[in-house]
Amino acid sequence: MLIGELAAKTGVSTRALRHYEDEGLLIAQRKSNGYRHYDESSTVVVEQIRTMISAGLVASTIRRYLDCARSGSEGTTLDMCPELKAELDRVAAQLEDRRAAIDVTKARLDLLRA
Amino acid sequence: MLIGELAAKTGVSTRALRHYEDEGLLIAQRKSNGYRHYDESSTVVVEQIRTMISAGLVASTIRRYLDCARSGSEGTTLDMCPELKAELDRVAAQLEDRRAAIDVTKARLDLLRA
DNA sequence: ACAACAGTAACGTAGCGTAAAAGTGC
DNA sequence: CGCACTTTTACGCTACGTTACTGTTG
Repeated sequence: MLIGELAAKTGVSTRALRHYEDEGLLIAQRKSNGYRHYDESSTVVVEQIRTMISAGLVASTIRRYLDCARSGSEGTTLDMCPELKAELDRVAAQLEDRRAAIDVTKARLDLLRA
Repeated sequence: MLIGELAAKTGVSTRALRHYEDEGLLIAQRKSNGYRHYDESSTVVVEQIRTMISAGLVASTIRRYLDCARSGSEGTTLDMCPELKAELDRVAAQLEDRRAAIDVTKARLDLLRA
């Protein structure tokens, strides 16, 4: 399918899909006219990417995760990529830091509002 | 005083001070050699800017309401005109949204990690 | 020819960090 | 002279949104 159809199926903008390709997350075949061509499995990959982005992972981390999944073919788990697991632990810690920072910010704002 | 001295006094980097000037938040006189020249009151203004930034306000908002800021013994407070109060309420709501988003993100990440 | 779709290129975003290259002052 | 400080200019970061302009298909 073409990029517009994949966008419609996944609910992700064409701009975002091209961005994922720029980042090496979602590879597409090219037709003779230069148009990107995706197969059905791309919808799954897009969903994985969206899930990981919504989990706070940055592109470079997602790329490694997808590489890990590809190399392990089927039934791959995080245990097969130990450094990736460590990365996720760091991201989790960062998220907690950011939440704490927001709480501090909110408290300061409330002081100004009082 | 020159920018380096103001930076040392306030603990804010020279890059940040120049950035505040670019944003129209902190205006400096210029000496004949082009160097920025600040007077003592600038230290107070910098503290007000830092307080508002740490409260989650963006530059455009600070620019509009910086002259509402007052600094006393208990820190910086704001003179509450109604539109400023409405603005701060919006910022507070945004902060709560962001914190909720982070909580969701954290939950998704924890699912990936499990 | 036209509408609908595809392509690439590139600026904008918030708040600075971080060089880079060059002038000023003691 | 050299060192410390100043200046302006501009890329980097994050994940796309948003033009802007052009080529392809039906």
